[in-house]
Amino acid sequence: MSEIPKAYEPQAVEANWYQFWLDQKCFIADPQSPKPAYSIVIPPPNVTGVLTLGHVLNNTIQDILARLARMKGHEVLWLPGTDHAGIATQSVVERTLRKAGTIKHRDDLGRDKFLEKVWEWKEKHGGIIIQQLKKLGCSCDWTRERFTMDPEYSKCVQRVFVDLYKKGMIYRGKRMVNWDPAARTALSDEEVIMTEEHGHLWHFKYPLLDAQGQVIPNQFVVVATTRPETMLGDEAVAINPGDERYQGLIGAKVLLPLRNKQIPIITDELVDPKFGTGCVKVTPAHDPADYQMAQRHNLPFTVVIAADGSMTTEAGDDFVGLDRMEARKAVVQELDELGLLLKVEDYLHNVGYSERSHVPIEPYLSEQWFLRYPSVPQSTEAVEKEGIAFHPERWVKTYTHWMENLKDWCISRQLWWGHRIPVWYRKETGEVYCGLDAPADTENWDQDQDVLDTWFSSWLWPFATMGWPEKTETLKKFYPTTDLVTGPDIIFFWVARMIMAGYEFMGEKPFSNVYFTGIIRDKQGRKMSKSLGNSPDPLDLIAKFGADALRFGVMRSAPLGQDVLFDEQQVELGRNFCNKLWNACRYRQFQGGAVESEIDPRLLTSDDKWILLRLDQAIREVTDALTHYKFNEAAQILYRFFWNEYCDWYLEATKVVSYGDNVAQKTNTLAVIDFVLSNTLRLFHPFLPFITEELWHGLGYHQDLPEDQGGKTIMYACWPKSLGEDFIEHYELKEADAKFVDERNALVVLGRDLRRFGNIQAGKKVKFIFKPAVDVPALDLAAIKLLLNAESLEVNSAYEPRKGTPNACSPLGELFLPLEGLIDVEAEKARLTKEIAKTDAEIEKVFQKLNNPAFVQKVPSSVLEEHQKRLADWQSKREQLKNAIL
RNA sequence: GGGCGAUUAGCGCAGCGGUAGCGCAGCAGCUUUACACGCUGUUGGUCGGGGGUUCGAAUCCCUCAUCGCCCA
Repeated sequence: MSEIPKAYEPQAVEANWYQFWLDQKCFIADPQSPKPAYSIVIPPPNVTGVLTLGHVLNNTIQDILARLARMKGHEVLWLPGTDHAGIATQSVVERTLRKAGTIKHRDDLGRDKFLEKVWEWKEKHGGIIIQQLKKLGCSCDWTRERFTMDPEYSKCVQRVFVDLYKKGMIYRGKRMVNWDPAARTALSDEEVIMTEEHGHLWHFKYPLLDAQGQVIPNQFVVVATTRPETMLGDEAVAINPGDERYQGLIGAKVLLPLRNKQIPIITDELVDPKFGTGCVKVTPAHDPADYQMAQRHNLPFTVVIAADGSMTTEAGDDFVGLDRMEARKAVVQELDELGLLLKVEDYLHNVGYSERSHVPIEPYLSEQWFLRYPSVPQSTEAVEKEGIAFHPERWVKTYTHWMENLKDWCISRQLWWGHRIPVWYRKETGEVYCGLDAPADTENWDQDQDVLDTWFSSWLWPFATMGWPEKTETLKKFYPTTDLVTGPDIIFFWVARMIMAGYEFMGEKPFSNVYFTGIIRDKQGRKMSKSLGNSPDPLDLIAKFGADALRFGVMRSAPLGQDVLFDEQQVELGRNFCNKLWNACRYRQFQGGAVESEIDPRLLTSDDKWILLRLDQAIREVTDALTHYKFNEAAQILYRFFWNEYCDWYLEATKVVSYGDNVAQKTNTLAVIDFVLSNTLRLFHPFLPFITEELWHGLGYHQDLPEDQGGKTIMYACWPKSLGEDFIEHYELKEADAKFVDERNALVVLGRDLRRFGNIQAGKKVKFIFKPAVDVPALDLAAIKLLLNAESLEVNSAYEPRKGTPNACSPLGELFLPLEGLIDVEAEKARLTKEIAKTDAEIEKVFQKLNNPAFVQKVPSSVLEEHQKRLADWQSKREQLKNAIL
């Protein structure tokens, strides 16, 4: 910091220090270390993803926790990595190849060639997000970076599949699953987003048949549906057995229009008599409820919608090949033309959409693999009984509710990019083999075509990244991990499943605490999204304001468990704060002198004692806030302490000494400044890693420290401790001193106010007269004068002001601004009148309370005394104001 | 339909039983020798509505309303 720029320029500073930390291997976790372990595994972002503000929030929190733990003397492992994001990555690559004209469909390339292309894509675009995390300052142990498709990791996934298969927890079956017709794969229940939609309810007339199967003229059964296109696959009409209205219809048959097929009328408890007419059409192959009914009634499963969402030949010549949405229109039109469309109603209902492709989900009958969740009771209990703590706690309910209503997890995906299911079928016999290795006579077997859900690999993340199933040193040292930081939107997808996997395969929970972040929204409260264009690029923000500024801005406005309304102004505020810190330290540099010399208790000014006590308070409050994951609170305490207390008051007050000629006093004040700044930088380090490192070295605070305790980097400096009784006793820090400075400063504010009412320009120096009520030390009088920017401060206990001299009252005494002839008498009078009215109102409020016998009787004595004192204070203030008025 | 959360100054939030606060914005004035990414001062609120408990309620209880999220 030889030539200190006036404004902080983060770009070069950040790049340099990050490289320094990497070179010095500061982020590397040593399993052999005797220090207590602290560990976090990163929620792996998609390998081809780019950094979003959500990542900034999430990873800044993790970095704060990791850096704090290091400073507190822990051996820290923050384990980074990415996941392969099956559907997302595969569809991006396929789309790109299609756009480039290379292929029309991935089938044109075939599985192996296509996968080569995906790997190429991964090598080219993968890892961008890792570089971005480095820009943000993340202190991950990059030597341990993992990817869910790494060979060792893949082995873990297969091992787990085989194990669960052998335990009978995994099975294959033909079921109705959530089908994504765009991606052409099954999805789990969690990947379906229910969206409320304004749709229609179509009422169709199905002609009633007599015993001979002949149409009875003008007799119909009316069914209502939101999905007309499925009627082509109807196999029955169902009514509730208790429905009085339709008892006569039981056992009869209707003619299915358009298909001219006879279908029975059945009864089933599942039918809601209040829905539509109470008669519902039953489409066994395209509706989950109808599927159940069909099984009970042995109905055929006629598939009319194919895997790609188009109509099959079963749908009939008029419809085959049409998209399901086109078919809907066509069916309605044809039924209308036949006079079988009774009416159309507006209808509000929930439609399931694919989380990935954003197309409506199709219930689809297919062969899939399912998992019965393992270690469920243990996992449920762990969270309820605080083996694992959630922050904020309210998510426990959501978790428990889900755990108590588990349905088997559909884990197979009809994709190519992912972990292929380790199951082979013998060509001749169909015999099933499940194992880690392919059967010896591979040529006689076909491997299952499907891959596993990406979450089926990431649920192993906390231990598969640490070398499981070997009992590695890393696992011994760092498992279970300490904290997990993630969004509540993946509580089921990931958090719950990791807990189950932890207990099932490690016999132990995967983490002790889960911190759920909020969701980043724009300042109008909308979610960040690409289509809205309201999602700023964090890299742009870093380039403009610096990574520290971005971190601080985001953290300052991210309360525990609440959504974060993002506004670029917050980052600007962070930038301004860094600049303030920079300049306050720059000011210290100007003072020169020895760095961090001994503080002499005898030379401490009231301001010194005041700032030391405030520092002590800040240390305690920040430490406490961070312990409870209240990051925004910690950021705000730091902001207040440094800006409003250190800079606004302390640093200004020290100028009395700094510009004075008492050398010993000057040296002592510098020692206090150094003490406060070195503590402050350390308190800020987890939030602002770069600038604090720069200033730590720039001010020379690293000089006398051991290498591993701040000598090399502030990263390993000790986290500030509360000053402690010995310190406070040694330096005679008394609350009374602090209170005295508070009152003195309050008097200064009143004095500045007088200047304003006297219409005195901010730069102009004027004379003040002070009539003390208590002893005020000379240094404090000098401070008052300086802080008031006064020409002089005359101390006069016998001062008799002329009526109308502007004055300010405080417990320390009265301050006068004698401005004969200069003041606006009327304005001053108005001001005093307003002041008196204010005191009157306050007096009245307290008076009322004290006049209430019940109050005086029942209130604790401390409260009563406080009220009485308050009354006296207001009354004396009122008296002084009365005296001043003309 | 069930659950969770929010509702306090123009905006974002803190306070969670004893004098309603912070930041930003707004307004007024300042090239005061660390900082205009700054300094000084300052205007804004019957704490969503209604009941109750209490000497005392933004704070505890009940109820209603609005908004948001999750699960059916």
